[in-house]
Amino acid sequence: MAADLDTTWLDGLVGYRLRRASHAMATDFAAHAPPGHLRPVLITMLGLIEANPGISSASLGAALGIKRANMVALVAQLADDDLIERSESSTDRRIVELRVTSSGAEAAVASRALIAEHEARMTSGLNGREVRQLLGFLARISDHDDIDDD
Amino acid sequence: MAADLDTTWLDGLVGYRLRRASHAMATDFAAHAPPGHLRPVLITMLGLIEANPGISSASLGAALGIKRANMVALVAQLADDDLIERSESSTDRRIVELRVTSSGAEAAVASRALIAEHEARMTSGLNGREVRQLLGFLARISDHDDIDDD
DNA sequence: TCCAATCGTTATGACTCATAGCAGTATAGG
DNA sequence: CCTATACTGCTATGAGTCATAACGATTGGA
Repeated sequence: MAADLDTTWLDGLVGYRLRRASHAMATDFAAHAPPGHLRPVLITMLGLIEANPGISSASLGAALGIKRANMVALVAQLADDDLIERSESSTDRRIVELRVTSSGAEAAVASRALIAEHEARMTSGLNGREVRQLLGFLARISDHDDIDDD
Repeated sequence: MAADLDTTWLDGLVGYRLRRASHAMATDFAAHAPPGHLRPVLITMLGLIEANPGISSASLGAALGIKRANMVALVAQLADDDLIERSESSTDRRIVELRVTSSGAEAAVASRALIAEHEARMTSGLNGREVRQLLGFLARISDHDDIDDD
């Protein structure tokens, strides 16, 4: 398998390691989630809508770092599965207010459980303090992302 | 901008924060690299080929976590730009040995400089010890990725 | 010699992301 | 009041990152 490769340079690159770790997380979730289950993006959207009822698609996208244009299809998927409902805002006719439905709330509970197991699995090599440190480091790196929608 | 959103759940998820940080890195590199410059994937490939002359496409993919099928186009891009050369192995006719060309070596130097500036920019919020800790944490998370090519 | 494994390859589809543009609505300033 | 600007949701499109399945050629072991 030619496992004796010189990867010294790569191993010290934060960008590279970040990419690999993120990919490992995505792979693990996909491997352990029931077939046809909500993808992580949709789960986070569902959770955010539940915590912020009546949120607009734009606000949701801003919070998640997703452009308005790309939110359309994502919101549509949740709505098509009757997990959320869209209603016109009474104060601003441009805005479509998003709210979780009852089945959406159920799905959110189940998804959160899946995510919790997944997180526990992937961070089994770290203790609580280290996980908190990691989250802090990642937040400090993400701060350098200037999200100018459009 | 409705910035007062409840994101408490998301902020504690390693997978989510990992995704955001990785995305921030990619965005920053793209924003600061000269137009038409090599993408990060191709840069890492170039660096690995340079450090391991004669490496096969399969070994390269295994080291980077990229499937054989997806390596073909990537290797072709480097070869089309005359940054690497492909030669048949004398001992195993299935293998194509990869080596950097002189212009490939030059591109590697320039790219490494770009990457270094990029890394410094993104990790400016962390000190050397914290960066080392971060790399360790990420490596421990990536360990849970079982790469079964095919 | 036969069979399983490996390598490079083609093809294909799902997902993520960015850009550009459009119509309807809101809002602030003149 | 009215106009310029900005914002919302939306369509369309292309690039890039993935995974899966299959094929022919080659290698190496049973």
